Amino acid sequence: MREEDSNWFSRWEEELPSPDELIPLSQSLITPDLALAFDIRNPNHSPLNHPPPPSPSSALHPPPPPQPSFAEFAADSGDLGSEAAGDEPARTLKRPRLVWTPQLHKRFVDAVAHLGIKNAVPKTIMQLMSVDGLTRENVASHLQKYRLYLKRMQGLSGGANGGSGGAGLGPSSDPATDHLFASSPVPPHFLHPGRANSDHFLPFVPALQHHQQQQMVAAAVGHPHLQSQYHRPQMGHYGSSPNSQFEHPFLGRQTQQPMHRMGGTPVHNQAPSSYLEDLESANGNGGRKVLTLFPTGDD
DNA sequence: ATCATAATAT
DNA sequence: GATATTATGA
Repeated sequence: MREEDSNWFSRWEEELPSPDELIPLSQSLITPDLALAFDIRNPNHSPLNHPPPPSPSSALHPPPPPQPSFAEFAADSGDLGSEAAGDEPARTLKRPRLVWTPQLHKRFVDAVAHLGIKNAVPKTIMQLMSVDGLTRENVASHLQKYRLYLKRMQGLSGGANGGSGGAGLGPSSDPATDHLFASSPVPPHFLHPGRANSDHFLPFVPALQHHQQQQMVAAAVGHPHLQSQYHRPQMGHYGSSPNSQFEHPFLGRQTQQPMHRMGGTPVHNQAPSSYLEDLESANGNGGRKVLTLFPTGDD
């Protein structure tokens, strides 16, 4: 894991805004750990996505000056520094908006699928997902939108076509209608009301925690644009395409993406057919993983 | 639990 | 300024 540490670290450095952007102001006021622990954040910016904290390793690996951790944090937290003690952040903690990453959504869909539509209610879904920090409200909200999406799909696939010039394409996703949902395959029985929906399959068994996922989900809360950094390497090019159109099972692949030759290092993209999958199947263990929204100090 | 609407982020 | 996504209230 040392390698990973150094890896992200180097990248972390690269992503730094710029020396000019750094405002030393807050650093003296609040330590990163503290800020993280207390979930101190600005409405617009969220520090929750803290990258792997290098603190422990510093002893072993004399790292280059690690200070910029809150470059972004400090960048706009002017009010924090200047306000002083008008309020107690710790008391009035509001969670950052939950960002539903494809992985998270995948898990969501998975849970719903296994539960069956009948039992697929926010509470149960939340429980099965076993995502620490995830609230019932979060799931409920998402579920609402997801149902809307399913309904839309049923309408398009099952019955009268709107008559739009669209060819016989499967139930596609409008760009504006759903970005996230297109990324995860919808279990068939969802679209087939009246068909036997089985409460079969395994009940998820909440179990061990994996650091990687913790990081992932943690990153999912807060900065979406930063979030992309975490996704890209994991799922390759599927994650965020400017086109917003992920892969379509029904449509043949249009063309290979024109790749830029990077300085004499031709990249062999030889896994174009793999769906994004990170959760569930990759589990050698029979148990279930627990995602967590917040970095547990002891992981 | 679900739906509608407001708030917020992009 | 518009759109998309999530949170909150009914």
